[in-house]
Amino acid sequence: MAIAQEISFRLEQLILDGGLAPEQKMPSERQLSTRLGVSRAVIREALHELQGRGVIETYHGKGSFVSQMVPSNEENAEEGPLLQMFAGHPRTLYDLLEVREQLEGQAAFLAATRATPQDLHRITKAFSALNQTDPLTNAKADHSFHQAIVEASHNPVLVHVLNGLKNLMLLTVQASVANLNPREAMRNRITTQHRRIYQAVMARKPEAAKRLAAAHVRFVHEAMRDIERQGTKIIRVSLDQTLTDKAPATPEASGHV
Amino acid sequence: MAIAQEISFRLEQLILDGGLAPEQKMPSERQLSTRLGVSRAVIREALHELQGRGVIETYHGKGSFVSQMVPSNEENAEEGPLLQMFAGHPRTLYDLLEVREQLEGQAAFLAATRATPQDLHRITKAFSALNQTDPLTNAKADHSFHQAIVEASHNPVLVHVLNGLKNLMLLTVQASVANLNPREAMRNRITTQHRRIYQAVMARKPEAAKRLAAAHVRFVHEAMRDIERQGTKIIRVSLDQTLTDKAPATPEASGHV
DNA sequence: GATTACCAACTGGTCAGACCAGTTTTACCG
DNA sequence: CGGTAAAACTGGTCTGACCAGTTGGTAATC
Repeated sequence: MAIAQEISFRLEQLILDGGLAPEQKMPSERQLSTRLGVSRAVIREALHELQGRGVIETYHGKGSFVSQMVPSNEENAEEGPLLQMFAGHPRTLYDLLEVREQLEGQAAFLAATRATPQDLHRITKAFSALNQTDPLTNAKADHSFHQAIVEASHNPVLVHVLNGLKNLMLLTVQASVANLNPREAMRNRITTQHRRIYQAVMARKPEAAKRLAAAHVRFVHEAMRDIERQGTKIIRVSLDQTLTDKAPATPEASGHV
Repeated sequence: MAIAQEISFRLEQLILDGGLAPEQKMPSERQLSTRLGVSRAVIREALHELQGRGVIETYHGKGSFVSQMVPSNEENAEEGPLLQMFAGHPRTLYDLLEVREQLEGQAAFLAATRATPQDLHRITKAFSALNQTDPLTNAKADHSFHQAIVEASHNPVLVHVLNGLKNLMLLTVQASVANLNPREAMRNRITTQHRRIYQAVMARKPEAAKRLAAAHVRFVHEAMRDIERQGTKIIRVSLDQTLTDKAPATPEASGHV
């Protein structure tokens, strides 16, 4: 096989393994050329291959960036009805939490098993950000924390699935924050749960991480159900607000998340 | 826009317009270089882009050939890159099985809990069909059985997620059937596992169903890993073959190489 | 001191020509 | 005529140079 294809394959694998996160800047062509011991022409051919495949995006004078390759695979066809369903049928919220319970647990397990030092750094960063945010941006911080763990799982399928649920997830996370955060007791318990999950992942205790993450989602699930059951209307965040909130996915935006 | 991308675009357009038919040999790089008035490096970059996109295939010493592409890639054009990426990296198969282990377990649990009489009837129908099929159509029957259970979970999110993974799932299910079914011992164990899952769901034993379904996927997972580890190449079904029924007809098949 | 202008050091984009490595054709010789 | 070896293709890689955007720091200016 040609060197260019080997390199494009290796880079792709690196991205799949989480060595290069979405929106992250790739090394410059000259750096890759030196580090991999091949000419720059070969590097450029390999990058063009990834470019044609939609894996990276290249900008003159700036560099190449890993593209966020799962924005919404069934954007208008599949997700529309589902969001509609959610708006009309609150139970979908709980359905989503059911699924999340499984997937987040799985993600935490794998993260504790496979996380690289860079992953742990990213998770730590997200975790500390989680403790220093005002309640307004807390939903994003919460989501970033979970996202960091998911990406550390190094399971592209898992990342893909949870990414596909991103919109709905933001909805529930935001809802949970809006409903649970004001209640001091709830807020502390959730913070504690986050800390324990964080510690379990850092300590590389897969089973504990899985159990804690699943329990965390289940706790939120049951807490919201209880709230609704006792008559207090759950604050539902408007759909548009959450959807139009999405990051532009340009390299410029890579700094603030 | 860069010249290389303009050229790759023009060439692709030319192919789509019928100027270059599938399996036809493209002009040599030096010819293109001269005719288009650009350096050969640019031509090579453009060709690598098309190569990454699966539009052409290149052979050392022979030339580049237009590959047989699906003209109807309009609908799943979005999932293209992801599927491409997944298909090229074998590990994704195991990633998918990891996720399936969770979701199928969850689905079985919920099915055992919530299934209506109609659901049970559908599951029974799929189950009996599973036992009466010839090995060729077994993959579809296998998938139908799992599908029936998933739908009985009455969790739209779960259905949606697994539906989104349908293509990849067909890939793995088909692969598992192709690899495991011929081995008599394996085949019997899998049949037994299916029967136990079926019975657990029918008897409305959620925990048992969950455990059995997860164990079933894990069994397949580990069996395939063992097979691959012991040197036997796993039969991987080509993506095109799975998604469409068209014949591959690669340049290799037409005589050369 | 703050602002502006500019320049140096990045980044990717393109070019030229050379050579290596496979494949196919051609031409020569037995 | 047949076979073989050389020539003429094909793509693959390398080198080094230069062009063209972007960025950040620094010095000249207000």
